[in-house]
Amino acid sequence: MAQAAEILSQDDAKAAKRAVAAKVGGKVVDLSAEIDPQSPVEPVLPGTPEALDVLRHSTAHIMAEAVRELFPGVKVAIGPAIENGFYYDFAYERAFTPEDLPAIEEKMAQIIKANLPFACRRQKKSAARQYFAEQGEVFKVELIDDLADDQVSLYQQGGFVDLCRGPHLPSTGKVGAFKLLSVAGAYWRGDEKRPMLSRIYGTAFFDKKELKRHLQLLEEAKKRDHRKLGRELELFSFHEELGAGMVVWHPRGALLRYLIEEFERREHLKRGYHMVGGPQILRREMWERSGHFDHYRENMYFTEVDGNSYGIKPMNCLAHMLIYKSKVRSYRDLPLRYFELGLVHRHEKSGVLHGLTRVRAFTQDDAHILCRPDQVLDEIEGVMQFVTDVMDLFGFDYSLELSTRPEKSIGSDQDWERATDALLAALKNSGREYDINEGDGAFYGPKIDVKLKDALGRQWQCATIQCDFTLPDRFDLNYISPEGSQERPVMLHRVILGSVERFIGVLIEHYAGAFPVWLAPEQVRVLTVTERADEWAQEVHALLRAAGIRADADLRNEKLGAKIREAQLMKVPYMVILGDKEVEDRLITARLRSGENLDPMKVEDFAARVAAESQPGRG
RNA sequence: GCCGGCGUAGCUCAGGGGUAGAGCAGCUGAUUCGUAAUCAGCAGGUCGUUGGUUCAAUUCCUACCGCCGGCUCCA
Repeated sequence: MAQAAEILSQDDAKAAKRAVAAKVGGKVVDLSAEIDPQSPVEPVLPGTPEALDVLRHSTAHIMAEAVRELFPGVKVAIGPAIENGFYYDFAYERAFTPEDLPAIEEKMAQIIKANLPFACRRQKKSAARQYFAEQGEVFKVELIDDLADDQVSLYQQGGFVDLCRGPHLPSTGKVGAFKLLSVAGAYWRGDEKRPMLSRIYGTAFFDKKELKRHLQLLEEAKKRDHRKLGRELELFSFHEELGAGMVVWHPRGALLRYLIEEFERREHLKRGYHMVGGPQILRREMWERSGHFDHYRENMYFTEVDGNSYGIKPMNCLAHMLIYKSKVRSYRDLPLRYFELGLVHRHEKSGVLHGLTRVRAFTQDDAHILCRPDQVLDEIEGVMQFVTDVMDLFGFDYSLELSTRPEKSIGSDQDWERATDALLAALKNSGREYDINEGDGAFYGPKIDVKLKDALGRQWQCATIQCDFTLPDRFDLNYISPEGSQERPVMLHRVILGSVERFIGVLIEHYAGAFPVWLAPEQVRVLTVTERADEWAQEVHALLRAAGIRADADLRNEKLGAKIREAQLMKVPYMVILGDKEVEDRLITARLRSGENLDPMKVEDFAARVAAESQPGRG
């Protein structure tokens, strides 16, 4: 056996010196790890994702040591590296606050400066358990009890010993730059029945420049925040007196919605969907029959009318089922695709509400596809193609996830298996990568989720395709087979954008508020240099409007620079500038949002250009 | 729902046990001006809501409402 570092330095002394860890058979290990001298070893060098993970995880240990020194009696839980940094969870007599962070950072800087080695030792489980029990580290004891191996590894730097799988940096001095970012409450093991711990988030890099760039990125993301842009661009608002999680759409935002919804209606009709609609409240008995009353009641609003209890719909499926049931269906009629832009209400927990992306009333671009079992795969693939077409048009990257049967569910094992297999086959045929979330499906069936990223890197679910063999059963849906027998159709629930509200939130951040011409609520603003151009401006304005272009005019007695600034701040794609020259030649001068000016042209030519760019995906 | 932070004018924010201030926006007037802010004047607030402590609360405390960062959950 030999140390990984020694083997590395035989191969390439220079690289070995820079290495922060080693990779043996695809597994990242400590440089000090004892390995078989015959096995191929690669250095893990700064600049790679693996190195960053090791660095950040090690920084979490350093933070834990600092916190232990500063706050005697604190208990440590877990401290992993995460996508953009790390965190560590603590239990203390009080929660940590942002004011605690500078002192912790200072102590961490001392530990880093001391360049303490991270030492690993393997120990019997029982000995480690006793050690942590004596320290009162109840969380570590619980972790040890859950480990299968008889041996556990402990890491020590300075006076801090932590139960940890590793690997770590060779020493604390390798941490080039770090910053503690925020504090938050987090349940032990994510379980709300277990103690609330105090979590500290931070990030770390190998050098200061990278840290600075990352912090700048966070600043940039804040500027794109749809909640801020939504107010500045006068798209929507929220009101304490109206209720949390309820969106109020202002003219510009409502217009944006209209454009997206019109786009959706056209795209659905193109693909053989029928538009349908149902009421906002349905009698409670319907929800009992569907299973929502048993499984989804805590998220529903109820109201009482004339002694009857009604549930405000949290989903649109029930009316669609009644449409299906309204007459006898033949196998020849299937698939039937019912589409509705349905407003649903869900009572989400107060703490999860978030701008447009998490609200209590939202509009789903919802459809229910009723088909024969032999059509399921084709239908799923058709929906996935629909998703791809739409996401490409908006320029979104997305990830796919398959969610399987949860503990609390209805339906037979066989149905679940069949549905899960169909989704899996569609995923495989798509050729895209996907993750599997065991037990994360809906109570009535498995599903494929499509997730988009917002400006801050948070992922939001948009499209989802869910198999459901339970509702057709509960509502006794049938079709007549070629043999004349009654058969059960399969139902797919699916959304493409998910919620129009959420999608708009993500869209605002994606475009940083500068919508392409086809989505811009105000496509053109006509600006006058002096009032001598007013008459021509009104004429141009009317011509553009008549051509179907969303144009406004700014004839105020302001300097041109001020008018341009305001149009620019509202991110209007085209400004039409009219002064004495344009009045005389009966032309217009267009200025783009980028600052570029087009040569003077005829109004008709300009209108044709904007109209062409008003096609979805064109501008 | 839970933990922590926050709530002062339309917006961004200052202030602080003796009942409030700035910039921008708004209004009025002057200015007629060519590519990101013309100048001047005026007006604007039950200091989130509700109890309590106090001679006195916007300021301190309680509860509620809402927002922000997370946990958890989901479109």
